[in-house]
Amino acid sequence: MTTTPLNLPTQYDPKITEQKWQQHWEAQQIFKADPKKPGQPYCIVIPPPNVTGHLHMGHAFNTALIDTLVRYHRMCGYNTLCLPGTDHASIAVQTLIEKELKTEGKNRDDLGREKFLERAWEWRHKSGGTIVNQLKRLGLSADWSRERFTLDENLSESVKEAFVKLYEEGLIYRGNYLVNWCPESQSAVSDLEVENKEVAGHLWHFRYPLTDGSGFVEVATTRPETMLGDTGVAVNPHDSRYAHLIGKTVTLPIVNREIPIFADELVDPAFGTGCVKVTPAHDPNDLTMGQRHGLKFINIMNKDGSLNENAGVFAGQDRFTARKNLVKQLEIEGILIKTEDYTHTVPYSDRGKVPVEPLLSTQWFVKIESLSKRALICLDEENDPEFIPQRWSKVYRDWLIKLKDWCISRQLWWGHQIPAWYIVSETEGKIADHTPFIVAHNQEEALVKAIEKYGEGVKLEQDPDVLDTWFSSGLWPFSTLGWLENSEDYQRYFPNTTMVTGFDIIFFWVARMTMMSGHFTGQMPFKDVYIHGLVRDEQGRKMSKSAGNGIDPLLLVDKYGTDALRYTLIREVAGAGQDISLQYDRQTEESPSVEASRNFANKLWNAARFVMMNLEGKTPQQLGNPKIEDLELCDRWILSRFNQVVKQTRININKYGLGESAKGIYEFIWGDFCDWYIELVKGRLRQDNHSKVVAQQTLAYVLEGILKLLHPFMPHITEELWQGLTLKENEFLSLQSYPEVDEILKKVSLDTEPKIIIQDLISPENQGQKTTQESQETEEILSQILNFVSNFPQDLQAIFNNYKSPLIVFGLITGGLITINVLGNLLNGLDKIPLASQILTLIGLIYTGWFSFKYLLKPESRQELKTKIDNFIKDVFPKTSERKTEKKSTSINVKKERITTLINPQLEQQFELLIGAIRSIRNLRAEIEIKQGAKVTAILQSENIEERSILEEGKTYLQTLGKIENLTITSKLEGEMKQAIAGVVGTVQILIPLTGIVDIPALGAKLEKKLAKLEKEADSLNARLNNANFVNKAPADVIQTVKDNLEELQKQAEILRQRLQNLQ
RNA sequence: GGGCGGUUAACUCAGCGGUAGAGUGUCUGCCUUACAAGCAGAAGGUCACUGGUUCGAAUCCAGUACCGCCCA
Repeated sequence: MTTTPLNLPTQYDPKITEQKWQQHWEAQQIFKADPKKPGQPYCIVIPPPNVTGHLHMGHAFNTALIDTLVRYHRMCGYNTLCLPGTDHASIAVQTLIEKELKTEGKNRDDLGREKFLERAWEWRHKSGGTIVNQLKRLGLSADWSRERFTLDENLSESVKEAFVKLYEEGLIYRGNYLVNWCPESQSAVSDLEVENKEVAGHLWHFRYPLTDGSGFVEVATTRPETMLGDTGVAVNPHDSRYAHLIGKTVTLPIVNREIPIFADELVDPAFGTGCVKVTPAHDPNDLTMGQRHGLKFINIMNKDGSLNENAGVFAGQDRFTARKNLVKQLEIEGILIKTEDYTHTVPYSDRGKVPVEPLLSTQWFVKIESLSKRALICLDEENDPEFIPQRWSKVYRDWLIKLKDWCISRQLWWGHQIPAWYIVSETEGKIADHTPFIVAHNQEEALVKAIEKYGEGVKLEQDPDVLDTWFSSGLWPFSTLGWLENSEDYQRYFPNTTMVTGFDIIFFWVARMTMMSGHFTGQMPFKDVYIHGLVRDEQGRKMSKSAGNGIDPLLLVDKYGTDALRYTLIREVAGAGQDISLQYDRQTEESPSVEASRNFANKLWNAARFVMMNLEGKTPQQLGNPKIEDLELCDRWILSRFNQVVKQTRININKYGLGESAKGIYEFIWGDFCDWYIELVKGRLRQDNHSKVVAQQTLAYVLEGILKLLHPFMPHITEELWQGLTLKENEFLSLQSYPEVDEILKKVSLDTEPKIIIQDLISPENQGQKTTQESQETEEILSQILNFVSNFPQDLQAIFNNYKSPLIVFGLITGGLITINVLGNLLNGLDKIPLASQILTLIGLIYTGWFSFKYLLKPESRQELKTKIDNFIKDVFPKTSERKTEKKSTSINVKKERITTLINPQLEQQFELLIGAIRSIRNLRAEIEIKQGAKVTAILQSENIEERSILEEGKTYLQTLGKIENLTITSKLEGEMKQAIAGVVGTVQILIPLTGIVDIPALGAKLEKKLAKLEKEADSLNARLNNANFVNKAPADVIQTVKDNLEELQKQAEILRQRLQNLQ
């Protein structure tokens, strides 16, 4: 089932691979949660998509975030459950079925409730799996055995239980109120299903005559037809213009109803004329005024949006037709004063796509106050749940405060039918507003209760309405876990760890969940709420069905792979909660940003391919982890970098910084691992010695680590490669443990292997225990030392040429004695190496001369020497960086210490110099147009011993990656090299001799440009240092940095000036 | 009208007190034995504007402009 390295193609094909692993994962049920297993629980219940839905970019984004978190925590050892499911979407399904019926020339009443529901279930079984299957294509590592649907039996039981309980507690009531009425679906809809749209409408001004004939008042309205239901006219009590009218009445035109003029604070004197018509049955504000002032409530509308008998001659007309006709009539009668263009917001039904009518009707409501109060207390006192980012907490809080009672009944059939039974025998067999009812879990229970109260022979009829889908969604975090039966899952996985959702539904959904959960479980349903933004289109517009600007995620999946899409979405997200935009070309259906991720996947593929081709068929397990003491410079470097990335990735994900982690891993893989480490190690792979094995071990270890690190972000390709790399049977990368910092070290100490103490290598006690392994190690060190030493005669020569005074020579000799001591101590242990003592003597002498000359003669330099020695030791034995050097520069007190971490910032910094030098060499080559493959001669000159020692150590790296045949590292240039091009890195001068014909003036111009830039920078630094305020007030380390930078800049500038001069 | 977010390279975005970064795109070389979905190199920025705080501001504060979202 895996691809072996031999047949790995050069291009990664996500199509087959992704499908393959999705099938394996699901078939083997590897994401099935087990509450009995150990581990801290980690549970995410996905926001259930609408069962009629199709995958859109919002789902893809949400799922990518969820799955990354879930996979990460699973790999970190949490007992993880990701529970998937869908909601039943009352209105959507109902609309869908009704549309089908319409094509058959039928409607739902023709069919009857029972048949209708049968048909809906049929649809559900046939097509309801679409969205879930699409989620699977995103690689969601959910426990599909626990998939839930809000109409499942146990969830329905939960809904009933919740309803009955709330009712019994007095938190659910039935009443006649204004609701958002959708004439299209002929149901009440929740606030969520209402979208306010700005429309260009009109403001009509009417003249209502005063009944006493003393004049008229002018009112303005955007909905003229409602005047038929007017039962009052209101003014602001402080509005002096109308004070004299209060208490009078007007005669409503057309209907000739006498209605009062009254004062109410709610009236905005600035709106229209400051005099408003009041229609209590058709406007929420008017309703409250109507209640306050005891006005009549006159409903003028039928449920289908046509006007009713109260509209007189307009009865039967559709509300918009009636509007036109009414305005015409008013115009004729001289009532209409004027019509203004007026832009205002109109509530539209999300489902029906028509303006919502505020309609007075009898509905079921949930009393919000006590529920929201509980959630509010949790938030204020415990910051529970915690919002990420925090600012959404305020939005959530505001919402809790101003929530109104929640209308939960819907005049639909598909959904949870309200568990209330009317005693229709009390009201002539019909359900009326005043019909008594019983709330119960089922009909039997209702009947028993009814008989108790109303005697035998009662006739019951269940409320035909269903509950708002959000009522069941509000229970989702716990009903899905088996709250009702207090199941093992519920006990183990509740509360959920995190709710991942878009900000657009905080108010509606998150608040409903916290209120319901607080009430029924006594706890908030999740610890954290991670809020993400929207995915915008290529022009930064919100994607919407109506605008038709959606980008199909599955199209991108087909084109670039799921991993690429997921990675793109996650990588874009930085600072949670921000919207992200997706680059996309509608003509070609291509997305540059997803393509970039696809390319990244391909890069990883090829890096893995390279590694596997060079492991000689061995797995990382067979190769074993590299031994710390075997590591070469670049091995130590890549391991330091790797561990750094592991550390940073964990830190970032733990604080929901998914985008940052994704980018960090990308940079490590493409930059450090591919561009540098693999290139540096290629030579060793062609040899046949222990160095090769160490390279293989390191490559294998880091590659496996990379695959684990990246797995939560790009699950498929990493699984595929991991299987091919490790060749494990019946194991999955998805279930491996996530990389930990320094796990190599930890593993060693856990095993009974000898503890790795770097000083063992050089401590005298270690003599005589040589193994083959050890002699290979020491051989390696030896060769490094030899390399290092080989350049020193030049330095010495320079010293002796320049300083011939006897005093200095004396100094050299005394200093030499001291330093021999130092180095002798340090390298004592190396005498297990054949010939070592002679070499050491040589090193000792050379170093002695140089060190004593440069440092010991000046007292102020002794401190510097201490640092230099430190660095020197690190250069030769970088893993000893923890070693303390004592104050006395004459002796290094070597303590036995375990290496505590592979993360070595000094080493990384030193490596920067090598990388910088290589870049500079490549740069120079490009400038003088040296052919790609051609080797050059190069001279690296630096007066700085530290820099030179770093360059020495990385000499082979410089030669390989800079394609240098003849590399000299020196402290001083011997004679002038006129015909050369130069670059600078740190204070290292890099010279490449000019060959052939070169455009000298052009080179000169380039140098001038560089120089000018350097000088400008130096000037600015100088200015800062010359500013007394800066020197006095800035912290010492900042000043020091500026000084150091200036010094370096000046040196660089000096070098360039010299070169410029030489060119002429 | 109230609240929140944003404005940094041609594009998409990082950076949030120490003097500017990535990916994509562009330009120039390369089919270099893992990768042309690639490699190497280069060009490209008054960090929206105006003030203030500070030795020092893309970064903090205030205001302005524009864009977007939520609520009235």
